[in-house]
Amino acid sequence: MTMTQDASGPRPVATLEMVAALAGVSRATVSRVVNDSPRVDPELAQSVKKAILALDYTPNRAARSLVKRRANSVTLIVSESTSKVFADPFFATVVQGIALFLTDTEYTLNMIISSESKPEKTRSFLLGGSVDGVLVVSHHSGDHSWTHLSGSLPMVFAGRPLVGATEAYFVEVDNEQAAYNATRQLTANGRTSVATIAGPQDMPPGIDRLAGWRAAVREAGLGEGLVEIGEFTVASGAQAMHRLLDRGAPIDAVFAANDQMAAGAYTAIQGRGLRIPEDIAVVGFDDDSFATSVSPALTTVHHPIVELGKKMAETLVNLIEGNPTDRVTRLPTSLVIRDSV
Amino acid sequence: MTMTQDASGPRPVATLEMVAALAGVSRATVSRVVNDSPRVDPELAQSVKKAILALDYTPNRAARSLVKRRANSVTLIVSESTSKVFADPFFATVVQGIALFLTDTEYTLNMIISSESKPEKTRSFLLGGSVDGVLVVSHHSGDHSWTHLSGSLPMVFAGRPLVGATEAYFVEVDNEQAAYNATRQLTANGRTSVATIAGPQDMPPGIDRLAGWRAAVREAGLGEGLVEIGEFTVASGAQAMHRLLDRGAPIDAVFAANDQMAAGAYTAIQGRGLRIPEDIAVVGFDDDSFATSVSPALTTVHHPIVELGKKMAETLVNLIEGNPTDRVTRLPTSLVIRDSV
DNA sequence: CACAACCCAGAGAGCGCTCTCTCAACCCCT
DNA sequence: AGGGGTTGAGAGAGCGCTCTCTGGGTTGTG
Repeated sequence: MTMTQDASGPRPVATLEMVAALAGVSRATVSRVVNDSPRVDPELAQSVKKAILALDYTPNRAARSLVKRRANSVTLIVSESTSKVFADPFFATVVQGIALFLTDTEYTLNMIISSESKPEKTRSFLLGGSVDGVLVVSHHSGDHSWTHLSGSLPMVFAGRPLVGATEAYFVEVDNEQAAYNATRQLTANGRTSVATIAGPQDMPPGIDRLAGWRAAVREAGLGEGLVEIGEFTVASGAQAMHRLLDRGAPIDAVFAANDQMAAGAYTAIQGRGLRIPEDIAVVGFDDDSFATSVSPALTTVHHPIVELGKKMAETLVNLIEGNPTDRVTRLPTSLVIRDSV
Repeated sequence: MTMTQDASGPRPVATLEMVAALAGVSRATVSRVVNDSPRVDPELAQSVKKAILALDYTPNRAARSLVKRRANSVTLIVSESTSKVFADPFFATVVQGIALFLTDTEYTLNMIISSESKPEKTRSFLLGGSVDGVLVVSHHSGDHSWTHLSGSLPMVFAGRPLVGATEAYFVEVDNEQAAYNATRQLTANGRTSVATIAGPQDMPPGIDRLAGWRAAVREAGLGEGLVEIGEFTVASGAQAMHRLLDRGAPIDAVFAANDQMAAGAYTAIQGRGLRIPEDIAVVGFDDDSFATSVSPALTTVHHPIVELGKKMAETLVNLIEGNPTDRVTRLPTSLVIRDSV
């Protein structure tokens, strides 16, 4: 194998024209075959296909999108700050779902990191015509600074955007229902002092999960006062748990709005010599990978993240192609029962 | 804000022609301004720029790449099996580095998941002319089934490819040196029975890290027999550690070829009532996020993964543009000393 | 002052493809 | 047997851009 990587390396590439010549037909006919139009003689089509194979022909994307005014590409926007937590399993998994779905379509997935410092650059890239639609993923953050573009370009968000939630297309996990189910598990087991470590109340997941907990404790006839707000981090979870315990009121269960905070709660609880689940049952949210490695293994809400990515991509493609599609999709979750409850 | 997301929504987009008309010059001149050619009257250029701003003009990518025979796009190939471990922080971080670098260039990042079942599809996509260069990321796996394409398309690999390592362009972490340094830390601290849990010997990182350990123990005049092979997983790390311990020979330190296996070693060691680092010192490799959350905090090798991604992208762009560039880049690592040693 | 040299702007030919329009061939019906 | 209808294939006009080539104006030189 020789390396001919210099840009001058001749890469012979077949064109429609060449195929047409070889097959002895017009360009139009080849084009019809390539886009498998029904209006073409099967026999002719055969010989065209042979020519295509012989020349190893692949349609030129640029030429095609030039005339079709469609790039067949979808762009994933990652904000610079999100990119710092690029390793966030949630994010990575969503992307996987998106890519998986798009692989079976004509669409190509682009990814850009939008620097918050020069949003203009991103904007002009998006509106430049080389992008058919936009996907925005931002986990807990309220980064939906792109919502305003959804008037000019098909856009789908992962999670309910903080602003524009009444018009934007998005797919989210049913946080409230999931939190309700999780808490339900606690009350149904006979726990009577069920606290929660909620997430920030300026983020939809934080809001919805707290609402779910509320619904469940109310339904069980319990008090709704045992709430402390954390920031979705381990440290904040530990602090919140300490605050809860410091109140002096009895607590026999806690629902943490994510696993990180649940992990923090673990250290706080066990640090005070209390046992999980005997003294306090704990339920988390996210089914992070470490949920099984903590001790006792954490009961938590599992969400279908790959599914979420797929659904986002599917919604976007529908939007682009003008097919009817639901504006909001809410994905069901499941509760994974382990040993902490 | 009204939603006009149906495909029929008129998206008025300025063309070169329109700019030319507004500025009262020819298309050629506008083109020159856009591509900031020096041969244009500054005054004229000014008025063209004003027109560009006024019309919010962005060059049409497709048209440009059609004539330039350059797509200005770079494709990241993720093999289907890799995508399962998409959440692999290594992978995610490399991608982040790549994206970060490309953001400041003219290039766009595409991502495809190549299904192993139909490699033809991927091949034709790559060779279809809409891709200027290819980036292949596969962590521990030997997935370099694309090496053969590097004759026809600029390609850069993350990590040394198993085959074609003498001609392929790649950037890797200096695994051997890093392993040497890590082990050195152990011997320098007076440990005299330094074992290793090596990675699979059919993967470059597995091979190189073992070689680094060898070099260090040899240099210290210690035996080279305390080797067990794992599979870079927690479970295999635990098993390997047990095998090591079962030998009956004294062991006062172990270098695990990655943090996952180090974590496995932790459970094995502590499960036998031995203390870390008093009885056995442990050094890992990767500086995974959980390295700080295990107890005691793990001393491990940190690699500059974002850097690796950036370097890959940089190398690829150089390759595409015909600039001179090193075929192989080896990135230095650092040892993060924590409490396990 | 004539002529060469130079510089900048415009004209125009495509890049590879799609798609409308046109036309030829053929079928069916009366 | 002739007209209308139908169907399949070709011709040709672009999509928006770049780039070579040409030409007019300006400057420099003998």
